[in-house]
Amino acid sequence: MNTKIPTPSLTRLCLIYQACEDLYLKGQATVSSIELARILDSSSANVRKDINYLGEIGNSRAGYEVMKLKNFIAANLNLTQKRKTCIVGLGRLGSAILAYEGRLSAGGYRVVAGFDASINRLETIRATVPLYPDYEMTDVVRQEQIELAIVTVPGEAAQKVTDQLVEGGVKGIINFTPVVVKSQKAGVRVRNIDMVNELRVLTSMMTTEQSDSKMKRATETQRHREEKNR
Amino acid sequence: MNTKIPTPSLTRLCLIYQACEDLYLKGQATVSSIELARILDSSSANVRKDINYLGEIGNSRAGYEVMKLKNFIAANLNLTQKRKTCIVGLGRLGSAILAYEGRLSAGGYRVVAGFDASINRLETIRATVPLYPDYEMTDVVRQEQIELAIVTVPGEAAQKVTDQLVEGGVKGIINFTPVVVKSQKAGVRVRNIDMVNELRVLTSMMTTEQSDSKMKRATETQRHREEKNR
DNA sequence: GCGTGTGAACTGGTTCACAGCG
DNA sequence: CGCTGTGAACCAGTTCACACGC
Repeated sequence: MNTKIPTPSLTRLCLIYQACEDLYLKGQATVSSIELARILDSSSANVRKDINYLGEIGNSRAGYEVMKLKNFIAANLNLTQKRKTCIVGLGRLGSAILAYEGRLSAGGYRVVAGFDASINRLETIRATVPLYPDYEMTDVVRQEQIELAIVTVPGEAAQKVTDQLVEGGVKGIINFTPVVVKSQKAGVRVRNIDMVNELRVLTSMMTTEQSDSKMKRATETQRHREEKNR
Repeated sequence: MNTKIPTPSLTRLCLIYQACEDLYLKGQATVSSIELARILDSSSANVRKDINYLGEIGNSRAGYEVMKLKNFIAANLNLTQKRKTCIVGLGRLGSAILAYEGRLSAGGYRVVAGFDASINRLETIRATVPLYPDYEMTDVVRQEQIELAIVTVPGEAAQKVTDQLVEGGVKGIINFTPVVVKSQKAGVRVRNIDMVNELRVLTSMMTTEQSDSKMKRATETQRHREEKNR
């Protein structure tokens, strides 16, 4: 089924997955592509295409069954089992994320280790997850079979840390550092998120007055259909 | 000059801007598109195209002058003046970012306000920037002419907060909430970043074995040229 | 009628390949 | 030569528009 799903679709599918969870908690049993589009701030055609990458599921006239859709996405995107995760760098940001542990866990990610270069810091932080000095990183990752890592070290250390993680067998990394890191080993996925850069992109977009994506829009017929349901 | 620069290019240009800063600090005077590509984990053609959206600048044979390029990008993307920024929601994550103030400032963003719904919390946090209760948000934003906001409130509050910010005149928002928020007013840019969703995307990418973007590659000649310079 | 599934048309970005210049 | 600037070719993702099913 999954002969290459485009990344933007993958991102939206994960968002849809979350939306299903929320809708389910609200007691809603069924949802249309139009409603999902509204939640994701996307288009209904887009939503339908995305879902169809995974195969057929919908029930015409009534839309998608919330629970069925959620499970369907989870099954196809391998979101069913809890994945082991670690946090590297326990400064302000890292600690905050560590404290976030609950939400990560609810989302299907168990934080099983924290790492930092400063032994001192390791001793002062009290956490529910075990903390280790950075030089044990590769070993612990390998031993515990940790699949994901969240990196919040200073920029200078980012690439080194990445290498150690990859060496230990990590398969996905979120890097909050201003340095773009790369994994030698193919197949390891990295997502770089730097706040300053995000702010700059935002700044350039807002000042350079890019034609707003909401301006280029559907034809009359389409627009009416979508608007009506608001 | 800037008749619509694609968003991915904008993102890379900001990264290049940062790279220039770093290179400058290292004392490097000149940089080639190939080297930049390596830093950004991108392709040289891409880098050249991006830079050319802004107009011509390069100095054949020797590459780009680091400082000139940096200023060139700053001028075109309006990265020259310091922008006022605020942080909404001062829980663990918000406070961590508040403490990050130094890096934001170094990057050209002055944090001039923090907001939270809990008066209690406002009183316990000690910060160098003024803190306000959330109901003053719209007013303060308008008064101070704050252009950017970083939102770290609980998901339920995200859309409401966004509306208040937009009402006050904010032009760009980074939303760390699991809820995708939308601005009614056109022209306001929103960047949604949710950690759990990022982890899910990563998970689906790594397990679903998407053909790695590094696999589909340049022709022989091209590859050789790029590799040689490593 | 309402809403999914889907080819076909289109738009946007990336990569190629090479001319031109120091 | 080495490296930029750039049309042209290519590939990817989005939007359109409509057929088909409940």
